[in-house]
Amino acid sequence: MNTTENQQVLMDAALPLLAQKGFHKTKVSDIVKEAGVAQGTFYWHFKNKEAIVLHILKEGERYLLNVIYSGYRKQVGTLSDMTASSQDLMITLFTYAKSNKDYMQLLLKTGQDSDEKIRSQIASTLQAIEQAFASNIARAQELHMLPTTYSNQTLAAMLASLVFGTIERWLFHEGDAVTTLTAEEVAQQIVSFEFFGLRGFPSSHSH
Amino acid sequence: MNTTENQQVLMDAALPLLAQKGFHKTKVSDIVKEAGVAQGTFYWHFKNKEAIVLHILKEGERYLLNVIYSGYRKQVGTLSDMTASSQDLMITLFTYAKSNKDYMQLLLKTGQDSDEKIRSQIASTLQAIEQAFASNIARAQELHMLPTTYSNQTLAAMLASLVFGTIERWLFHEGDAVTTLTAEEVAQQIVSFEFFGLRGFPSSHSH
Amino acid sequence: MNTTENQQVLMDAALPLLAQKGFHKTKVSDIVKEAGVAQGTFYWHFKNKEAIVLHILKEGERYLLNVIYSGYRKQVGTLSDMTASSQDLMITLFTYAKSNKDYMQLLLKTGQDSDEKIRSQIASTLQAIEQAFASNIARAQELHMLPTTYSNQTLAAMLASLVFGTIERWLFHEGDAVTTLTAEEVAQQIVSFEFFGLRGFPSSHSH
Amino acid sequence: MNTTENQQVLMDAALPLLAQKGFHKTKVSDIVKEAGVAQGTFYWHFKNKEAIVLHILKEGERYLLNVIYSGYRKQVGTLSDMTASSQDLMITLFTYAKSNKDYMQLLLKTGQDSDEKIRSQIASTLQAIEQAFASNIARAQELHMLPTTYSNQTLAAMLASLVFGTIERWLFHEGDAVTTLTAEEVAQQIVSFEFFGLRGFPSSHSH
DNA sequence: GATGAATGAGCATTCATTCAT
DNA sequence: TATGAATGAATGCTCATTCAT
Repeated sequence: MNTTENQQVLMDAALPLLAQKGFHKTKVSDIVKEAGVAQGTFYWHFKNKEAIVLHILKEGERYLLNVIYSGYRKQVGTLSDMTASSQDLMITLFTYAKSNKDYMQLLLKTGQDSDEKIRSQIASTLQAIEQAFASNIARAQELHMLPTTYSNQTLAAMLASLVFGTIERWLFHEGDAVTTLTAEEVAQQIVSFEFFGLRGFPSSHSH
Repeated sequence: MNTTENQQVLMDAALPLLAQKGFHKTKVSDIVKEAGVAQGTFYWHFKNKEAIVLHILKEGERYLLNVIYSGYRKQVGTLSDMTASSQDLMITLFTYAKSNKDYMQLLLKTGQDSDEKIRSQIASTLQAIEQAFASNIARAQELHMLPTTYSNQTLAAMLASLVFGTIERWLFHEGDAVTTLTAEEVAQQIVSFEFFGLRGFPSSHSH
Repeated sequence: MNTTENQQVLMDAALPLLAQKGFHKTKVSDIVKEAGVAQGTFYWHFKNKEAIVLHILKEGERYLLNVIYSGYRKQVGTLSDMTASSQDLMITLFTYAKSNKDYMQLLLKTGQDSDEKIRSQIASTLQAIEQAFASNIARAQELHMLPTTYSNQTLAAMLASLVFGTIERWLFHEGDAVTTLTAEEVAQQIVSFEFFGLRGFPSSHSH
Repeated sequence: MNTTENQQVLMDAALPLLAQKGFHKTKVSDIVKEAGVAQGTFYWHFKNKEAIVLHILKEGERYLLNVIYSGYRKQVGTLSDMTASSQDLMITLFTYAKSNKDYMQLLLKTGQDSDEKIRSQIASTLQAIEQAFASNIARAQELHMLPTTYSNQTLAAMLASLVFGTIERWLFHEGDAVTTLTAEEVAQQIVSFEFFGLRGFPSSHSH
């Protein structure tokens, strides 16, 4: 077995454990047992327990940001374009989230208990996404497709809250209504809320 | 000092520590040092470390749910009534959140690392609020003030995401744009998003 | 068992182990096993392994310096007074050393392997003794009982070398000729060397 | 690179590390890093960590004993011859010590923490020197140049204490008065003490 | 009710040594 | 000869919990 292999084997073993049990409750001995290597091997590849988490988070960030950035390419001219573009992004994002549940759990459900560096890395990933949202909103505001009543930063904060919170509920709140929806369905409902709030798409409701 | 006093002293000492450091990194010895009592005293008042957290969370839940429930009393007849009512609630909620930062941090930033019972208690508090949102949306749907395209549960999930996520950013994400807003301002922006999405209040934007 | 008791029990158990095996090879588990207490008890009384050694060394220093200082009280007027006074001191010192073999071993045979703080504490104890020698020599020089050809500091360094080295050989070099001598005998020979070098007391040798 | 080269490279890398940090605190990984070879290479050349130290010590012993033995060649007829001869030896010895500080540090400051075999090898080197002293003293006693009041073994022990202790202070006790002296100066003062004790050369002091 | 000394299971990390290539 | 990844026993230290006083 060469270096790269075991490093990856360890990361693959660690991710589900970290996602489900959290940082402190995941023991290095659990990880190596799951990975099928000796305890010392862990420390050949990673400086300490914190390091493997950071490694996993940074790798995950690369993929995730790629998903986000590639989702925002389209030119938008009308409100309809915008919602369509947003919906594409959301479908991609939710699809990615579903097939990377463990990473998303690490990202969204790591609390104060973890080390500063880990919290900081997570915050930075989430910030990057929120910033992508903010840029997109800013562009739409420049094109006069969205009002400038509220700053794009504030709107992005709310949008990020909406998106991350919904992903969390969709993927992890067993028993909730949302958990039964497909990625396409959540995406559609998110976009409806994103642009029209609780009242939804104008066409879908007369008042 | 009598029982009740020290029990409260311990809880008062524990809350900020738990909020800032999380469950595992808060040692019982930290709590008693801060409270100024002996280690043994802790175990006279609480079965174990988990117990004090549950106690704090349950006490906090009583106050918080009271805030939520009392905010939803008004009868609403028009969209305008609804947004006004919602805005009242949000102001109350954000005001409460701001003056109970530690408790909110415990509620919103406790991750997978904590014990099952603690996560469960937190989930249940958040569920109760989400359920209040759901009931309110259902009432509005019955009165035909909101479309029924999407289930009230799903809408409530999204609303809860929006509200909790925004509180988190507002209170804890130092450096973010939102953190500079007053409770009233966040409330207003939340309600705008709640009912009209990114596009905001109809009057504020013509397209 | 009260605090003081166990703290002392641990120190009493640790000293012989540390003296014979050295710092690294003495395991905390060895100490507590010998002391008959739990591993945690050790850490209640001492911050870490280094701490107990420092504690032992400081306690030992108190006694040892007391022996040295109380040995230097006499007024000396003649060379004969001086050698008699020195011999008294040496007898006391060697007697103390013999009945505190473990402490002396810690003091004289702790090498580079120990922590900086420990080496520093040991150096400081030995320095104190060497300084006492230096003061005494200085006084004798002022009284013109010893030449000032060489600085009292240098002479003290050589005297300290002679004394500590001889103690080491006397107590720990099994098989050596010196080990068979009594405290009085070593003291006498040391003093002879101290004042007359290899040639010994003038009366004992004509050339 | 051939065997011999790397073996020497490893020893050259190890000596300063062992001297300064001691046996336990010098890691094999430190040595190979310093030597610029792989960890496995170390174990091709040396059975284990102990082995390299023994190798270094034995090599050092060869040189050192050579210095000592070659210093004792002169025929001595008078006291003046003896002190001159001794001074030659001391100058050689102190000069050697100064240019082999690391080896001397290993020899003089290795404590109980090291392995038995290492301590034993060191003891044997020091013994050899002490024995050389003893032989020399014995010869002088036979020639009636030194009294036989005390056994040559005991006198050698004291002389060895004086010499080794002074070397230690001269080379390693930074801040001490002795450290500022040249090899010639220490040698002179040592010889003065060796033959006349604290009172020094007869010519230098009248009383 | 309160104290604080004592307990001991638990865990991260280190490092000498091995061995397949 | 040389490499460096892999091994796993060893150990210092933490901290929730207990309990005699």
